[in-house]
Amino acid sequence: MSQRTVLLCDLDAFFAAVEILDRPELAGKPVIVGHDPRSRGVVATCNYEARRYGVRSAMPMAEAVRRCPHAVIVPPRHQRYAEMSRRVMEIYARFTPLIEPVSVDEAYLDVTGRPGLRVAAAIKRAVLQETGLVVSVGVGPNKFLAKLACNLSKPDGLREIRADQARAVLAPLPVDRLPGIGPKTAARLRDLGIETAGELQRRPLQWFNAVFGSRGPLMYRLARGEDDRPLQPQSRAKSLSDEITFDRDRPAAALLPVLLACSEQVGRRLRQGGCLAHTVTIKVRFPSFVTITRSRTLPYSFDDDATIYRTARELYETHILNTDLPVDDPTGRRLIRLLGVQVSGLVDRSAPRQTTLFDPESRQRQRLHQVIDDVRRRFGERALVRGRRLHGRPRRPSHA
DNA sequence: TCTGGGGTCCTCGTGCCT
DNA sequence: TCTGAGGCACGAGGACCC
Repeated sequence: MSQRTVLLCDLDAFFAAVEILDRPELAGKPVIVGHDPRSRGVVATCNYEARRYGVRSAMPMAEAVRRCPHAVIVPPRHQRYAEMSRRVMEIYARFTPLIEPVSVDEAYLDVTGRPGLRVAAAIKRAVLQETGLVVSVGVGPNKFLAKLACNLSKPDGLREIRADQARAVLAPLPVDRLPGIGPKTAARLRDLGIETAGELQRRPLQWFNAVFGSRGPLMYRLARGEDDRPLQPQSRAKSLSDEITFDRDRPAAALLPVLLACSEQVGRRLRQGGCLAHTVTIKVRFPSFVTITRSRTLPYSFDDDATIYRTARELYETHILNTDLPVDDPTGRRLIRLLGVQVSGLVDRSAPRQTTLFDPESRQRQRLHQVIDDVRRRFGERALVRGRRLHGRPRRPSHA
């Protein structure tokens, strides 16, 4: 197989960069994108000025503000980031049709047959000139090395790791710098006396199989910089979810309106995406941070709010309200920190489908959903509210 | 420090069927 | 009729990523 050339393009401190672009007076100041530090939020992202004070993504906002009290706190504006992301992806598309978007700020590009570094430099220039955003680009013979090159070169990075350099570049790196090795695996490896990728490289395949199970062969090859995973251009989502963490723990018995609101939100996104789902899952996190999920797969596919809510409510009543799970509150009430609804087993609406004898999705119901979705799109989420939701749904803290 | 939200993928246990 | 093995689907949880 001929050598591939893969780029990983990652926009630097993306949310913060967009905010500074829209508010130039923030330039040079530490900027943290996240919600009110008094609520239960974490840092969505921050610029490099804030990082100098030890602020990091996913850090609790309260801690971030302690470390950098003079930082400017900006609430996230996800629609604006999506819009900028689309513009950047359009620029990438001028360089190659083979693009695998990873997230709103990151994408793999296959530019095999062309000089990777030169293409990468041209992409950096185009993105900066046309959007004002800085993108770091890693170049490699595969996704793993492109990603690693990008990580090692940020911010404003441009770096290539060739196949013949891979083992030497990897060797001194702590294992948790390797994409795919998170805190848990890193801790486990440390327990086994493994600190660096070089020490991993000296272990035989059998050792990887024993430690990582079925992921052993993949990890064995990644530790050597070998990776033949193909790019996967634009794949359909496999699940959709909506969840909310409450500012204060709430009694479980009062949360059916929240369950309904999450069900409606998920239903709307299903219909917008032209999808049908098979499985409904509820997610509940208790004050102890213990998180449980309970799911049910239905014998037919659905995209209507009523089916999602009915199933979610049955799961909630069976597994949360009417169980002998321990309660956290001295008054004997069961308290909840987070509640969410997920649908999965998604298929195209146009695909052949199984329906119930009494198909919940009559023409009238479909038409009703179209009208409701349209009104909410034009006049806002709260333009139409079900009677059951008028009491109890908290204002969502996480979306601007 | 006191831990979001939205995803994907993997593992393991369990129940069912043959 | 009972029992155990193996395959499979499903549910639940964990790890990881951005």
